[in-house]
Amino acid sequence: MGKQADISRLLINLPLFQQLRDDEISNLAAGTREIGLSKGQILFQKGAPLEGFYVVVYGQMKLAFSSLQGHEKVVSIVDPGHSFGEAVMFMEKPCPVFAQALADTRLVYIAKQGIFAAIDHDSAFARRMLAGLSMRLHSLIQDVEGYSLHTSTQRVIGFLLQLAGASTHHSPVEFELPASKHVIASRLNLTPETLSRALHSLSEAGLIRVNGKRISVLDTTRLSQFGSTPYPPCAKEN
Amino acid sequence: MGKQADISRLLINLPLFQQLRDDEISNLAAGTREIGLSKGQILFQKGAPLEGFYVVVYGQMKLAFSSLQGHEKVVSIVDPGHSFGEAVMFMEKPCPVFAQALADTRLVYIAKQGIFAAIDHDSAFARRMLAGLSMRLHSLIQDVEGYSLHTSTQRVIGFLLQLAGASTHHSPVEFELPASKHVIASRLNLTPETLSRALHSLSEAGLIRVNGKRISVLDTTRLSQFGSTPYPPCAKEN
DNA sequence: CGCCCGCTTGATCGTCATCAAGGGCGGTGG
DNA sequence: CCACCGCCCTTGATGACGATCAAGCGGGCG
Repeated sequence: MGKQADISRLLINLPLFQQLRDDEISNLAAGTREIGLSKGQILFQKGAPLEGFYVVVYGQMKLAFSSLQGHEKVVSIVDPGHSFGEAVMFMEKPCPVFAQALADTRLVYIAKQGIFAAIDHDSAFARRMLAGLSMRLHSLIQDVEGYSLHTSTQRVIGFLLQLAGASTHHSPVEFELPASKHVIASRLNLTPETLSRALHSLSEAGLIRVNGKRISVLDTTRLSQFGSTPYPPCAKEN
Repeated sequence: MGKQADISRLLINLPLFQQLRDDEISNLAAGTREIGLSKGQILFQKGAPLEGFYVVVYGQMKLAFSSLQGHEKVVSIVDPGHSFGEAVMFMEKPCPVFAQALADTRLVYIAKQGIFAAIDHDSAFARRMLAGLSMRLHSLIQDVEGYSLHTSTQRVIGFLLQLAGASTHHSPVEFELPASKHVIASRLNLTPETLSRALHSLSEAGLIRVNGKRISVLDTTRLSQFGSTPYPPCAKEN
């Protein structure tokens, strides 16, 4: 049906599926369905088993877990064109996080059977899948590195540089924060208050300029070195 | 030659290679070499590109990164029968961590060409590879969860329970710490001092007994609840 | 025997979370 | 058009947890 044709067109444009043959694509599309979520809606809870994975068409998803005390920690923000849930699909275990829409969002769900078939037919696809998971692992390790041996401000800097790097790199680089500060703070494992203070101090140091969620990075190189001095940074004293 | 035959025997016993045909195994073995490391020796530095991955035959490896200030953080401890470096092999990126032997260690290095061939011939192998990476991802996410929303003592408890769970589960469970306290502390993202104090307080609470690196967990259930909230979370809906 | 190393114990300090107000902005309704 | 309210963000004050600094201890080994 027409809906499936739409989905096929979507899938074709994903890097992951780039080199699949048409029949493999339609095979895949056969095991898919579209899902609409309104802002705040929960797709699945922590502990759910996944029989497939999801691609974001438009909108924005967050993956997070919450502590017994009700606090929650955002692990990942998933933007259009990206996917989530593959790893859980491949191991037969409950999902370690829950998924919630940060905005009205449209997803495509892809059942694992189609993926497994594609793996069987096309080893290059399997390799792309492996490379994709490896990239996830890599960025997760970078997160761990950040939590372990960077201060809060350094994590904020790293985050800003990452965003800045994504856009064209002539100074000053300007961009918009990809989510509310509350969500970003959680993603960086700090409180909104601390994020606010960090942005403020970077701002005062003349390294960035903040206007709502619009950020201008004035000096990327100096920003990347902030706080890495052998001597304690002579922060402005009270 | 005989050496390769030895390696073949080793590889056959790895879960990952369990169902490969003999010729695939020998194919694999052709792209391998053995590596001996003495305690403290570094296998590769952070930033190195990997053209294959490693399996620990005996001894013990640690994967870690170090901050500019010289502090280091252990990401993973790899025991005999386990492997590391696959993820880096699949993406073409520099390795985010360095690898060092914690004891005199023997490794088998497996070149990626053999792995890629196995993926091409045997899609079940590809799936096992995917499942393996997924498991890594899963445990890394659990680490992140630990760092984010558990206190130091809770992380220690989690670690102990994991070790206890690995052995037979009649109380009291007794086992030996898998590495020096210094290394374990780093693995848990805390200082040796803090680890020492945490073990001490658990000991005083009558939950465990410590004698050097021998640990007895006296009451697993009570241990697992230590420090959790007196009040259940008042989950707020929608 | 004495030294070194891994671990423990104690005292202090810094960073960041927490608690508590206050401001800005958009939406809604008068 | 303005008043009001809610939400998000900011700003300030305080406190707790864990890192750091500094000894002390025991045990293995040259």
